[in-house]
Amino acid sequence: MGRPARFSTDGLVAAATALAAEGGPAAVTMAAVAREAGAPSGSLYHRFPGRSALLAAVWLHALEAFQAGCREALSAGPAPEAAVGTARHVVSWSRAHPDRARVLLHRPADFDLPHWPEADRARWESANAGIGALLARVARGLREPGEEESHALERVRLAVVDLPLALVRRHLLGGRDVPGGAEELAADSARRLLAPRPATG
Amino acid sequence: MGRPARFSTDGLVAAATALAAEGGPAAVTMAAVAREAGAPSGSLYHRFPGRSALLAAVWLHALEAFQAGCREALSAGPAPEAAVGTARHVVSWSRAHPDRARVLLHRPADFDLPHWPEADRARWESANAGIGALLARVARGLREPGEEESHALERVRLAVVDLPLALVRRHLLGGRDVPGGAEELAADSARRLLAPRPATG
DNA sequence: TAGGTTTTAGAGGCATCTCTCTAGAAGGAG
DNA sequence: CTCCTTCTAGAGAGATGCCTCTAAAACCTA
Repeated sequence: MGRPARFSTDGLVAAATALAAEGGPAAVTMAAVAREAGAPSGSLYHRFPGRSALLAAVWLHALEAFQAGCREALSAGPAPEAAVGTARHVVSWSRAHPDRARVLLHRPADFDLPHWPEADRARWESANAGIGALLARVARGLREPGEEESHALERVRLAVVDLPLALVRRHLLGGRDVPGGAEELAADSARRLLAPRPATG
Repeated sequence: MGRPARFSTDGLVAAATALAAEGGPAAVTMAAVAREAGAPSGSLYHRFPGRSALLAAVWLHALEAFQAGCREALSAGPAPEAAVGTARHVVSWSRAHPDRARVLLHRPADFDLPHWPEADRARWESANAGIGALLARVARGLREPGEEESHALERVRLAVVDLPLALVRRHLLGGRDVPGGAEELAADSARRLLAPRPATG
């Protein structure tokens, strides 16, 4: 089976993730990752065809871990509970995995998405489609009478994804941890944002 | 008074802002700014001691324009109206000045804050202190009975700054404009998040 | 042991970026 | 006109980064 590997793909991705969490995508240079992992650059290029593929691996590794819990929370129970639970999950996952959360606070374009290998772009799109479908289900369950479906989706996305991430962003990108009460603040905010509007007139 | 300038400071900052809006701080290389402005690199270094100073100018130019309207909105009327008005202002300013808004969606650290000239760092800190004081006033006006002051401040900051920016972020960083109903969605969200909790028990 | 495969190891080419430095152009003051 | 100041103009040094390429190490099979 050939010479045994000293540097696994996962180990290299972990080293790259740590660098990205601390210094953003710009800190993920091939030389820096090699130094961080104690590996020669040749080993890096043996695993990844180029820097873009490494950045894609970092991003997708973080995204798929994040979305696994989201899918579970979004599917649990009726729409209102699913929404609130997801908002809480976003915060608690970010607290449990601050490095990967810091990665996801950047744009995929910052991780060189336009130059990702075709297979990685496909993984990215299918992951997003999966979450999108689940979000749409919750949005249909929370739609107000006469509200357009796309508007309900935007409201739900704001309450369930964007707001919790905003709550977490200030702390994580400042180098600190997420404070204790953040889950409850996110859950309470989602409840308030999605509460049915009292009948007008 | 010597040879007249062909390339003004403002023009160079504008060129750098356009590059930063499109490609993030990494796209703001001295060579790229010179190319964008049609100027030789010497003219750039004549105006700015180095890249960090140019990035500081870009950031502060955007921040001070943004905060001017915020100060006005935060000072207008009693706390609840000031809060909702500020949330609305954040969105409408971002729509009116998408390039500068895109700059502010990054961290100052991404614009090399640790190496800014001393004077620029002072400008940054005083700007933030001014906004912080106004936010604190609004937070005191919205504090619930028994709530800690720092908690109220975090809630207000979330409703009035972080949430509107999150609403805008997805669109601006995706290269699109901010959609029409966003102001009202931000204002309504702020109202919901800051509404007094009905007496418990 | 011999041959084949996988992986480490790192030197070096080529590009790009920041910043310095020199030369001179373009204006005002005397 | 002459001197002085301000600014343009761009060549080039030095650093860093991406990636290629060669050589050999380490393991398996036969």
